[in-house]
Amino acid sequence: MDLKALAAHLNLSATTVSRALNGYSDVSAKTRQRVVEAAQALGYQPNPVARSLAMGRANAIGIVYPLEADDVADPRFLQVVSGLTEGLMEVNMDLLLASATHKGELDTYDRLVHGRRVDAFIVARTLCQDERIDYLQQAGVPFLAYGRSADCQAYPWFDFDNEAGSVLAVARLAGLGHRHIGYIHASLHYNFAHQRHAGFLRGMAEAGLPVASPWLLQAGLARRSGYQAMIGLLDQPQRPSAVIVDNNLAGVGAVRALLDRGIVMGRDISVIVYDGIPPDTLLTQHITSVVQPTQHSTGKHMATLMSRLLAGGHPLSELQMLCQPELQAGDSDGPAPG
Amino acid sequence: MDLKALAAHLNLSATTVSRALNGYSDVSAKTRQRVVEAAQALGYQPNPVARSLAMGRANAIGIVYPLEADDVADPRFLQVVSGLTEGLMEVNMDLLLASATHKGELDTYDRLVHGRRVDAFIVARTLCQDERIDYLQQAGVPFLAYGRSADCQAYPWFDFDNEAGSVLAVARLAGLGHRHIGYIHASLHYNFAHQRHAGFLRGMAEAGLPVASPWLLQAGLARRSGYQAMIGLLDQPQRPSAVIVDNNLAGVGAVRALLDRGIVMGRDISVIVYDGIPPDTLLTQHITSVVQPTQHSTGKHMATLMSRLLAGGHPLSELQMLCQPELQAGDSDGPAPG
DNA sequence: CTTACTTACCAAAGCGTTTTGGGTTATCAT
DNA sequence: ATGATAACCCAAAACGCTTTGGTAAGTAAG
Repeated sequence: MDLKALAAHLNLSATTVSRALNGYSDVSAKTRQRVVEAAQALGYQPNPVARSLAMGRANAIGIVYPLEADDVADPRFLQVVSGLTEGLMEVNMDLLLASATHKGELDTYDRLVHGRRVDAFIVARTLCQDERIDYLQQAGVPFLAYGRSADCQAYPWFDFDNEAGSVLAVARLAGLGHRHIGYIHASLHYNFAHQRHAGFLRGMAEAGLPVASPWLLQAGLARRSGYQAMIGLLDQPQRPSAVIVDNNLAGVGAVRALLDRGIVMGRDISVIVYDGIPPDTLLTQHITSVVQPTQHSTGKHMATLMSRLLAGGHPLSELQMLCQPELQAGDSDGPAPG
Repeated sequence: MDLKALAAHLNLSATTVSRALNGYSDVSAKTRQRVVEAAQALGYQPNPVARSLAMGRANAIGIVYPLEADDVADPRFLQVVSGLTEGLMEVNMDLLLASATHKGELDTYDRLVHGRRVDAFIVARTLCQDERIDYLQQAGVPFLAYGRSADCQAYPWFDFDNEAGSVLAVARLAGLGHRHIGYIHASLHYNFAHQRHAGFLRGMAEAGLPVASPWLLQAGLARRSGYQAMIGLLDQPQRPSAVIVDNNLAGVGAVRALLDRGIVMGRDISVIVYDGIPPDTLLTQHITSVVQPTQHSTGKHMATLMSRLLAGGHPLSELQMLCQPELQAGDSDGPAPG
């Protein structure tokens, strides 16, 4: 059932049927209704391929999945994707998933956008210095970054106010009387880590607390790595009375380390973890966490930004969105000792 | 740079250029070479949308991501996807990811296939009785199932020989002298669980061992659930000397339960887990596991099956593939006591 | 020197939409 | 009546490719 057939059935031209369906004003109300009803009844569905060809738009956006081994099954990535598909569905767009090694990622952008297979890209897991963003900007390929890069921010992005989140966390601990606060963070090449780190420093400064560099530890985005970092912290001659972990993968490990050492969170040490501890990790305590909007709303927001971007004519300010995190109290923190 | 422009540049017709590029035989070798070189030099890339419209093929396949909350960030799903994108890339196809609630899944199939947005589907996480498969079969939509359903298997699928895997595991334990073997499994609605369960029963029968129903426990596809199942097993008056867990999510929980109870694997109890224990779970022992081909090769195989399916003309037998699992020895099992 | 076949190429007709640039009929003030 | 305005509708071109059904030139066989 194509447009022509539907038009024939209605004794109308294809033009009119098309315009009726697409909400043009030069078709009478009653004709439009006839068309819509017939389309419904006959189960007409426009062919999106033909549509794309005629309109020069693919109505799809791309996202590339990194093939590097250590990233396999990264739940963060899947969360973005899941939220996105849902949000995009509402604006009638599809998500094309490509995979590429880090090396081949730029080629993939080129192939898909040049080939008009997608209209724009999502760039996930943004780095401080992100060559992908540099490339896409310079190549004039439309994209939306999930997370800003450090330097140039004159492009559309969706991000969380990571710095504010860390400030919240520090303020909470400072309010509980903690003066010795440790910080476990991911590689500062990731911009989210960089921002959270900056927020930590600012929060400490605002609270008038000293930052002890032995208590600033870098961990990877992995449980084991968070475990080791926490062990490293505990084995120091002087221990902080509170610790903030800047991502929940390392957070799970860090918490597990405390359990293994028999250190009780909320009593012996205070812990705040970004994004909370995922369910199904067999850790039972309620961890005080910096939480961000759900992936659901995240996906919707990004879809909105995307349609604005593709529609064109929006000022940059309407193509950027910063979400505020909140502090969710648990029982993993408590008053400072003494 | 479109086909016409390229043709003009070469003083050839668009037809000839197209046919040269697509490997038709009615173009001379030297012309073909000229065309290919010019295309390369001028950076010509065919527009896949136009291509799709002309050929009636989308050169993309779809997979739907379930939106149900408990499935969020399911690593198994991401693994399939990751392998698939890689495999599909080599046959020049793209992966369209849609999301749908369980309720809306069939509609999504309909929308995408009817709209010629994709040529076929991947159906993942197959159930014994799978209405999606019933629907797609009856609707005449091409698809490839990742895992067979129980009853009708007259469609293309890719699957592991789950039954054989369990038989291997049982044989291993029986060989070590175990006579009392417990089994923790996922819901038998999942066909992989059903098959593995059947394999367990068969293996036990072949080894002449009795199956004790209190030692057959169902757990969900979740760590916590595996934890509880193992606790349930340990709290029984009579304990098995060995346990098989049919999926690694529950497996992580089960192993954790043993650790918490101070029961040493390989000495106090023998454990075999399907698919092994993922890295980064903070569990250090090498678990003896039933392992399956990597996601990498899995993705390639599925991509191969897909192109055969879409090419048409292949007998069903060439559209189905069964992969044999292997037993990977670790130190979580040992001789039966006594 | 035909006849028949092969080789190398091409014009034109799709594929199913949207968009452009008119038309035709009614409506209305003059 | 008459020209202008608005309200509806449509034929044809365009999107960039593939495929069909040729044609013309060269070659082989009779």
